[in-house]
Amino acid sequence: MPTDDAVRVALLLERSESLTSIQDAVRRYASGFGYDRFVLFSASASLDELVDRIYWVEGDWFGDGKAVDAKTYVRRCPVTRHILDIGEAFFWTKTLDQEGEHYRIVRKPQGPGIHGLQVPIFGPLGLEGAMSLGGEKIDASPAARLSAGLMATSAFLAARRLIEMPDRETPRVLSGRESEILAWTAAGWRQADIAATLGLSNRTVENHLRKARQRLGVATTAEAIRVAIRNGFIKG
Amino acid sequence: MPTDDAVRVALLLERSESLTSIQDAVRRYASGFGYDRFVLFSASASLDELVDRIYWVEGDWFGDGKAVDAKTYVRRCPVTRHILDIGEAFFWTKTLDQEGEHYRIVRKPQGPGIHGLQVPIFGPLGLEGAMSLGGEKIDASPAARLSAGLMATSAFLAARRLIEMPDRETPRVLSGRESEILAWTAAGWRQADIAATLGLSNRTVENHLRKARQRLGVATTAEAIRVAIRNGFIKG
DNA sequence: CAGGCAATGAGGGATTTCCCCCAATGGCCA
DNA sequence: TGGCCATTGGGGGAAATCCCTCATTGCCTG
Repeated sequence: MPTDDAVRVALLLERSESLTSIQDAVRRYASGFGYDRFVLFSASASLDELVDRIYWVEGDWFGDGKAVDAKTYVRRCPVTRHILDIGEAFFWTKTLDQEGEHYRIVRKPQGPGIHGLQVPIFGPLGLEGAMSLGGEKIDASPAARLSAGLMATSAFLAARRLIEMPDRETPRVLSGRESEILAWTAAGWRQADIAATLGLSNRTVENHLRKARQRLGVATTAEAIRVAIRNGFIKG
Repeated sequence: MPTDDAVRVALLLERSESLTSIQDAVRRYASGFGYDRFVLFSASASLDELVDRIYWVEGDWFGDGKAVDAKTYVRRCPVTRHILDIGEAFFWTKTLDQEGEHYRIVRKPQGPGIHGLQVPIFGPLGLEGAMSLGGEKIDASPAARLSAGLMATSAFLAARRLIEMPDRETPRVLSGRESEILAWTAAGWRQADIAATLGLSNRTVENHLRKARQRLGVATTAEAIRVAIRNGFIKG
């Protein structure tokens, strides 16, 4: 049963040192569930476009036998839009009739058409990326969903680790503590909570926040967050 | 090998219809990795009424035998503070010396002391909850980390589904005024200034901001800014 | 070795935001 | 036409943030 291997494949992916080996592992494992189309991308919904950077597109996604480039995929696949609503991996089905293609979110995809699994990957600040798997005859069991979901998550994290490697060091306008505390604030934590969690006094947290505002040249913490996100001092 | 059962246990948890059965499944499965202390809590720091809620605490985490509420737990367990940095499940170790307790994030916990695995669960809005597993002799292999992580994630989602049944979908859209005022706030304006500029009363501005926080499911305006930027409701 | 700067924390007070209610208007829709 | 919702506004009080100053420690650097 392929689900038995889920953890092993995830481990393998975690240790991968090249995108090629990630792809090989995913292809081999996912084919056991009937998938032969893949998309892997990072998403930071802050921009007008949901999709930030595409790591991998493969397969006959639109039934025209043509290779799909990243832009086309994003534009033509309405399923992508739902990853923010749903919050967990979900199955979808694409059917064809006189009027054209219809995408639907379903619990158990079956019958003719292309079916798929959409796996969003979330992090401390929300959506970070997603993997789409597609095929014509897929294993639509809950176990398959969980297993493929685990695999997809590991594949995404591994790919991102490899591709986003060139660790662009952010210009250090803010000191370490300042940006750290600003990040917690942006995550919705109050000063007192941050202080308690980091083992500091309320005063210190407050002082760091004020210093951060001064350095960023803004009046309010709310604005500091926007500016810090925009300049990459904290993740948005 | 217990990792083989990870997907099966996750499925079992997913289908659980009572907290008791979740707990039983977790106890049984996690004991195979050496865990005998558990904490399961939502840390959404948001979402209106269901803020920061402990679903399950078991085992003597702090050695004082007292009941712990969610905030206290999060504060007293220094491990929690790494959730934002790390973004994935991680091992930790607590050791004792003359000066007191020391928590450390480690790749491979071993030796004397209490060891544990911290599994954060993320969603579209960021951190939604976490599960902590602790024990004195635990399986610290990467496979165990992945397996227990999958189990913990499923346990959290199942518990939340059961405990927070009632309508937990918030329409994640802002009204015109709400996003307008949020945008001014993100630009560094104070409520009073916005009110004056837009020709409104302070109350109205305040009410719109509160409504916006509610709708975005966040606790603070600072977080609302981040989430709104991320979701494209206001420009970054 | 002095000076700068990060990190920590305090006192005390001024502002601001946040939270619980409540109510009136006007638009839209079934 | 009755219900839903956006928009507007209020009262009162609690909580949090913000602002000014000052001080200590420790690290690095010219």
